[in-house]
Amino acid sequence: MNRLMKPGARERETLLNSGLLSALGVESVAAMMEIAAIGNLPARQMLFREGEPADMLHSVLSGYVRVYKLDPDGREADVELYGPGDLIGASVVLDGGRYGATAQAAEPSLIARFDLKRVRDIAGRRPDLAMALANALSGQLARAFASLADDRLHTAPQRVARYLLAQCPAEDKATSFRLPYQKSLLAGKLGLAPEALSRAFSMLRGHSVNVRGRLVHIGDPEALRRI
Amino acid sequence: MNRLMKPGARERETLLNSGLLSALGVESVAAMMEIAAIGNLPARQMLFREGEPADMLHSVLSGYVRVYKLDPDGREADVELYGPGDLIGASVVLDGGRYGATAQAAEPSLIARFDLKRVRDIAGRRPDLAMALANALSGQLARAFASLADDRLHTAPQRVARYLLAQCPAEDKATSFRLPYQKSLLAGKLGLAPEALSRAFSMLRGHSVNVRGRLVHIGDPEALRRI
DNA sequence: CGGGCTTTTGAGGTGTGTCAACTGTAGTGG
DNA sequence: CCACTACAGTTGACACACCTCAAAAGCCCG
Repeated sequence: MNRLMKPGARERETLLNSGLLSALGVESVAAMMEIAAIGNLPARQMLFREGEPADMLHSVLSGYVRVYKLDPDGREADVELYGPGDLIGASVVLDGGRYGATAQAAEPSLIARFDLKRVRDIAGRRPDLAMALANALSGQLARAFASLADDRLHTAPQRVARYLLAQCPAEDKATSFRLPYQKSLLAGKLGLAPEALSRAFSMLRGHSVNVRGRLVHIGDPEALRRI
Repeated sequence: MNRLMKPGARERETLLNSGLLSALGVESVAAMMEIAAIGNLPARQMLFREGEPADMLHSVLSGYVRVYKLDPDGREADVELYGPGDLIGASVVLDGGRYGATAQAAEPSLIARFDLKRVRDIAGRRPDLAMALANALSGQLARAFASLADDRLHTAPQRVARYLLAQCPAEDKATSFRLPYQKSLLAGKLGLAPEALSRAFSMLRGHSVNVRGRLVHIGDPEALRRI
């Protein structure tokens, strides 16, 4: 990782609002800030690889990190996509094991790293940190379960529709928004080949969805829900 | 749940060896034992349903519990299968939320339940419990990731082969063993329709695998690995 | 021996991955 | 500013893996 450094004022601010640190007491926050290292990742850089000994905990400050698993013959399957504020769940290995997947910056990103041994140490003394970890993991497990079920129950257009609805405000009225990352990333997140995502979008065109570049317009959320 | 009761000697013993309690200090074990309730579930009984307020933590003492998600039109997708010693991850909701899936006993089972509020309370004071929870969740997240990737990368015969290999002792020699549950359960766990599992087994018959009822014989593990 | 359940086998439909070619877009350098 | 390149996205053709439905066969337990 390029230019490892202590967190500055800007980074401390972002860290404070991240999922992991936002629920901690002041002493725990201070202890974690103490051991935090900030790094700037260029796009496509690896954070860690499947099988390596796990010695670091990672949290995304800005950008996106893609976590995927590899096939013997080199094919990749995305398993989770982390954005600003997210703790990278695959890097939480609390009993000194190995990373179970590979993490790669999907775009230029700012990452906070914590030495795992020291995190374990602090968490062993401060229950609020241990609970924050458990909370983060519990949420991620729920998301992983949702992905699994979604994969097995819904077709590509349905998964895309559900994703779009999740980005909409709750009310049932027309909305526009920008996709937060490129479509190939979204395809991977939804467990689709990029071509399948493209076809899903063009099928949804008949159901009040309009896509141009990263701009999405949804005319009738209720119609989407019925796909 | 039928016949809720305090844990007896036999149940305490089993609980002590369970994933959650085995790593705790004596005081935490005592505190958890204090609030444990044991219940006997007949096959097909629900432990909790998707969307219900989450107020209990569950751990399997014997038998198997299937956790699945439901489609609007009633189709089910299995998301995890828990056996003896397992903490039911979907029941770990630490911020007073709702269950994200449904849990059902796959066969007559013995279950330990803990009041979630009290668990949170204890974990807030005792870091070893909070860490044990985080550890359990981290392991389950890794398994969920593995399932996701497996679904997306491998065909049905490959997934079955990998499952069988995981049941084998590490050495590369012929082995026999019994499937721990019925095939329809295994199919669900692997994300397959029962018919697909059956077909996968008959395809593997040509690769040194022999199945009769729940008895599996594997002639050449190395050959399986090459599927 | 009969009922119910689980598993197997068969036939047909379809969703999605793969490969390939084409289009669009963005960024680079003359 | 315009060509040029590189990459992202689209579209089409095809294969095949898996789901669905249906029916037969096997198994367990009364």
